Amino acid sequence: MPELPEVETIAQSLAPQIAQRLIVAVEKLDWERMVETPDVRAFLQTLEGRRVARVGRRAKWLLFALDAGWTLALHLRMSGRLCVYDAAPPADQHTHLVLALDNGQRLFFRDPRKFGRVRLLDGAGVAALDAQYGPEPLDDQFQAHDLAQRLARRRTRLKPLLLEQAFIAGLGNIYVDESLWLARLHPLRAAHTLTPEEATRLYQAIRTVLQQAIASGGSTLRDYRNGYGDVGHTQEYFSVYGRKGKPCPRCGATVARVVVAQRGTHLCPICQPSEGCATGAPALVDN
DNA sequence: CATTACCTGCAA
DNA sequence: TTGCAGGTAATG
Repeated sequence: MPELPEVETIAQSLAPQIAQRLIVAVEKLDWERMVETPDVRAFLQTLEGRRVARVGRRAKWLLFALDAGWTLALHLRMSGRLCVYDAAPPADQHTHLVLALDNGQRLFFRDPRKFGRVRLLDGAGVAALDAQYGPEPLDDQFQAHDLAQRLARRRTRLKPLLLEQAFIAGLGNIYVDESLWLARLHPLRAAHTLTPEEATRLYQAIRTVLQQAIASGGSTLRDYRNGYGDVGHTQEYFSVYGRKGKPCPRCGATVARVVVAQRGTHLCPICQPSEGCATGAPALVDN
C-alpha cells in the first residue's frame, strides 16, 4: 500500500496525536515475526515507558523518535495501517500491535498480509538505516542535476531503477508510473540515454506527483488510511495507474498495461514513446 | 536480471 | 479456482 506520500501523510497525521505521549504498555503483539530487532523480549521491555518525542519518515519507514535515544522504526509494506483511536479497541484478528498511551488512546497497527516490520534502533541503527537509502525526492537538497548525474551512471531501465530505494527513496509502483507518464518517458528507457532536458522533466514530474499526492491525502486503493483512520483521495487523480483501457488524460489514446520488472506498469503508448528502448519488438521502423 | 518467498483477501 | 495486489529480501 504505502509509498512516500502515504507514509508521509500517516506521519503528519500521527504527530499531533502522539507527540509527547508516553507509551504505557504494549497491549498486543500477536505476530512476533514483525519484530526484526532486537529480540521480542528486549523490544517489549525497552518500548514500555518510552515517551514519543516526534514522528518522522525516511524512505517508506515511519520513524518515532523516543526518549533515551531510541527510535521505533515501522515499515507498513503492502497492507499495513497505523491509526490512533480513543474508544474501545476495534482490534480484529489483523491487528498485530497495540500501544497504549498515557492519555487513554491507543495506537493500532493493522496488517492483514503480515508483511509489516518494526525495529527498535539506537542512534547508530538509525544512521545505518538512513545510509541504505537514496536521496529524498522532496528534499530541498535534491536538485535536478543530482538526478541527472545519478541517471547517467546507470544503464538500467527507468522503471526498475526508480523502484530501487537506494537510487531514490520513497517511490513505489503507483508513483513511478504516474511520474513517468507526467515526464512523457517510457518505463523501458535506459537511464543513461536521457537527455538533460528529459532528466529535468523526470525530476519535476516526480516532485509534482509526490507533492500532489500528499496534498490529496495519499492513495486509498484498499488498505491505506491516515493516522485518523481517514481515506485518501489521490486515486481519484490517477492519469495511468489502474486505468488500463481508459483514455490518456493528455492525448486521449488508450492507456496500456504491460509488465516491467515483474510489476504491472501503466503507460500511454503515444505520450510515452518506446523509441530508444530495447524492447525486443521495435514499435517503429527506424529511418 | 529473473524468480521465489513472505501472507491474506478479493476480483475475475 | 486462479491470479493479482501499494513492498522487499533472498535466492539462482
